[in-house]
Amino acid sequence: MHGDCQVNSRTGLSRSAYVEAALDVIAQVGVDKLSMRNVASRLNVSPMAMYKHFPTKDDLLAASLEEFILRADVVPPADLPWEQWVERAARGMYEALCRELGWVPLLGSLRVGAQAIAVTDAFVSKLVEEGFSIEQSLRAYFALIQVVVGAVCLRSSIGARASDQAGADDKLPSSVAGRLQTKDNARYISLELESFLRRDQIDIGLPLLIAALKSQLEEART
Amino acid sequence: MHGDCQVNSRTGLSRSAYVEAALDVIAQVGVDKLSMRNVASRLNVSPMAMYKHFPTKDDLLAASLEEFILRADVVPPADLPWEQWVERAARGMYEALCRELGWVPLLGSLRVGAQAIAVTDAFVSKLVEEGFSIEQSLRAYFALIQVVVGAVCLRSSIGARASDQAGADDKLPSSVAGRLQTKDNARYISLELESFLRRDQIDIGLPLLIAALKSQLEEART
DNA sequence: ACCTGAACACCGTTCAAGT
DNA sequence: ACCTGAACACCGTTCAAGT
Repeated sequence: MHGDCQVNSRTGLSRSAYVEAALDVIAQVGVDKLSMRNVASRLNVSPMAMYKHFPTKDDLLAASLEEFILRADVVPPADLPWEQWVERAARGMYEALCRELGWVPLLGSLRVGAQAIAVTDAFVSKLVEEGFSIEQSLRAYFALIQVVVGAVCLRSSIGARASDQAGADDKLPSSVAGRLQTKDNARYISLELESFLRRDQIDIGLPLLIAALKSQLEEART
Repeated sequence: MHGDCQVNSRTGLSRSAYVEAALDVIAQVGVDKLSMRNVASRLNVSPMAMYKHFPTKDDLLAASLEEFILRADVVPPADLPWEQWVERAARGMYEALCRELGWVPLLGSLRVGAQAIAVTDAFVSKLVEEGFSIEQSLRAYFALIQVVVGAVCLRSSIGARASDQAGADDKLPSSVAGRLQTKDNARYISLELESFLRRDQIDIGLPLLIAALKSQLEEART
């Protein structure tokens, strides 16, 4: 991005070439299967050559996540009203992470970089322009990230459940239904829970968050 | 829990003994450093002995997470008003996970078990008793999980950042402040953001969620 | 200076062999 | 039946040796 295209004379590889290769590996086999060795072999270099650019596998991953965020392009156009702007931003993040679920486990352990900051920046600026206080805007941003990350986590665990057990997935609903009295309610709850598990997770938390923000803004204005 | 204490005649070990040992290892070195080999060596058994009880490392982890949830004891007393009940449940989950941050990466990839279902059950029952619809209660539960998981994720990534760079952590605020005009605002924003990063993450998303639930219930009642 | 190959200390898991 | 040891195919990372 900020032009670090210094090509090494012996290998012909820049730092960004490694990131590119890492993203290729991730796209093909997933973040979890990425290794120093398979990134290096894709570039026909010794694994150790990378350690000059990335002292640790985590550094390579952090750099790759940065590029991933940049390419996800989650910042909506500036002219949208804030409710839509926030919704689009959240869905953009959610969809990007769903495309590459392997990132989710790493979100808590990798350093935040310039691209993550740029998104924070855009979000806070937008809400401040719309009349929210800085404190409210930051709170909204963190809450949004929480909902997005949590939604992706849930989605990926539901995915794991679905692919594991084929026909045995009525275990979960029936248990919940059991404790909730009266026979006629029970089947209804089962169906309801099943539908919740199948639903796009971002549709669950995000509307609640936006509703809360709306009423917060109204309070501040009166 | 449901009494599977069949002690093996040769090793003297039950399934739950392995889970116990796994939890010990987790407490001492963290979930990420748990391996079949170190659990087995703690019990003076060959690593392969475990594969009879747990066909896969993930199965051992799933069983350990079950026990972890059971011991976290996140279900509050039934007589609390729902706002407090929900708040206590959320904080219980948040604190348990913060004590053992290593679980967070796994939450999305491990199968949900009986203990996780028991918590869902308790939550939905409580809200239904308080006048929410089943659909609302399930939505609230999923949203709560999202906030808790997201909050723990954020907390653990902030922790990583803080321990990495000692004095260089004004990079992040200054960048955000940069794009947000006027010199006198900038320093204020920096301070504000820093304080947000230091704050307990659950305090950020949870109040918004509870506010949204409150107004939802009021709407339904009028 | 920068890259390499060999090596170290680990993994999860398979499998034939033991009792 | 159930446990074992050796082995396979991987890891991240270190380090002395090459150019």
